[in-house]
Amino acid sequence: MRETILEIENASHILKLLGDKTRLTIIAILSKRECCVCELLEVFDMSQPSVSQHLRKLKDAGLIKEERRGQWIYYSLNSQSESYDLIQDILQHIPDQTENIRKIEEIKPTLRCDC
Amino acid sequence: MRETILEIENASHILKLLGDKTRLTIIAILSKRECCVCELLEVFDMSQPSVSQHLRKLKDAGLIKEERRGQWIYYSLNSQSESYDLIQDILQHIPDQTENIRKIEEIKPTLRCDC
DNA sequence: TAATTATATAATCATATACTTATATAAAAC
DNA sequence: GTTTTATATAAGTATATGATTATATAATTA
Repeated sequence: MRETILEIENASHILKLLGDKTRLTIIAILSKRECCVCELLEVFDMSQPSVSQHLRKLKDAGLIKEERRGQWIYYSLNSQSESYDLIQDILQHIPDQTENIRKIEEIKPTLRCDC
Repeated sequence: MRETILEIENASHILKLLGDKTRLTIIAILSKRECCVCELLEVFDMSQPSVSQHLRKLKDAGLIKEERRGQWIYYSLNSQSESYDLIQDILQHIPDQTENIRKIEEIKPTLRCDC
């Protein structure tokens, strides 16, 4: 597959969302691993509401989905999105996120529980 | 090839530039055909300075190049850009621009010379 | 049920963005 | 050399964006 054609307005909207360093990194991380907000907070030097607002924009566009599990809300890439193919193609061109994922897994904020 | 990895800041900057309907359309058109400003003006419902300013941003980022030929300055995609592969991958997901190119070629502003 | 934890939302604000009109520059035509 | 044509640049402006702090909500724990 990997060939879904999007309307130009739709495509530019997706690209604008990915045109922010924080959101692009979030998408890259979520493409490898579902995360809750407090896990993503380990990666970014910004407030919790900022991260939540970025996630909201990505969710509003259908790029990610959320699933509550207890007190945590886990975010993951929405593979059903019509933009999924475009995103996969873009992700091929950015650095892998193993270092950021290491940060998350090293600290395990969902066990520590004081984010 | 088609696998150039860009720094995350660099990639997000390129995506932000393409995250505008006008600029994304310009890039799609230029990927098929070099154009001068007065040709692109046939496609967009906006002022000449607006189109020029979009072209300037794309040029500043190295995505396009310009070549003066007489009174016209022709813009084209810069295949030497390190973002070229990313752009090609993105262009696969947006509609082809034959209708817009038809508009340009039908009116031939460089012959009419009153843009 | 009260306190804690995780997350979302609201309000605010400074900066960025995308347009406009006015003007400058540079080549072509007269 | 003056006028026209093509394009760029400058200045101004309204709106969008991305952050912050403060507060609300919802689940968990004590």
